[in-house]
Amino acid sequence: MQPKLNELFSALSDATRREILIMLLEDDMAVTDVAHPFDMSLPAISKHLNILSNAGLITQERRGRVNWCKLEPDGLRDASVWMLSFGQFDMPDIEDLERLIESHIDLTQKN
Amino acid sequence: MQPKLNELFSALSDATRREILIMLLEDDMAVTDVAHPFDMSLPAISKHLNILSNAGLITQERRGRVNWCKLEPDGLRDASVWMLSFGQFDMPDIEDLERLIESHIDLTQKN
DNA sequence: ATTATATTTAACCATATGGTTAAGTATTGA
DNA sequence: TCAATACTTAACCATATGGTTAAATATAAT
Repeated sequence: MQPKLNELFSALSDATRREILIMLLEDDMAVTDVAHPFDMSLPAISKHLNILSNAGLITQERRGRVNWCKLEPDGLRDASVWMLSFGQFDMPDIEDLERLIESHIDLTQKN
Repeated sequence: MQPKLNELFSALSDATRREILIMLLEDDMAVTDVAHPFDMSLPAISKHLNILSNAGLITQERRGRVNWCKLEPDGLRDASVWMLSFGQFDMPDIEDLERLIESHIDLTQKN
């Protein structure tokens, strides 16, 4: 069975959700802590996290009253594969990757 | 300046648009011919093509009364780079790519 | 037992999205 | 010149999306 590309790409099309993914690169986080840097209500973040979960990009594990969010490492694979199949196999320049990794500010752009 | 990731991922989140991109892998096409396989009005396809254009995934060049649509080869690069930056640099399995290339039916899934 | 914490659910709202049909605009062919 | 072709634009519609606040739920701490 194939992954849900609609949900995947749709989940990635929102800057808030991309920022959340970047935050989770560092470490697993509780919902409240995910919400903290954003100028947005907790329910709004909760919704975003559900969307990321449904897209297979994160998993949530409740321990006690805390719901721990963690990045699902393979979540992006299917989308990556789909996109690379267009590029006639030329992988993105390693320098592009390095530049992006170095400055995650660019990754979190708002539009 | 950075690419518009919102527009890019949003454009890719629709199955019709992904199908159009696959069609344009083969060859450049007129709008009417792009529309032909779809059970959808011409204006609807016209809108989809505008969305793909704005996302930088295709270009349109009008010659006479025909508007030729062509794939923009670098359009997917920025999104690819963004996504790969999450995978800790492990490129997708080459077998995944091959399997996908071989059967583009899977690429055109509806959800 | 009571209160505080962490989070979700419900109800709502404005705007965006993806489709429709009908009308408009060029360009080409007869 | 008139009609057909290849679109695009406009107006509209239903549903989806991304946000809000208020209430509900469950766990932990006092």
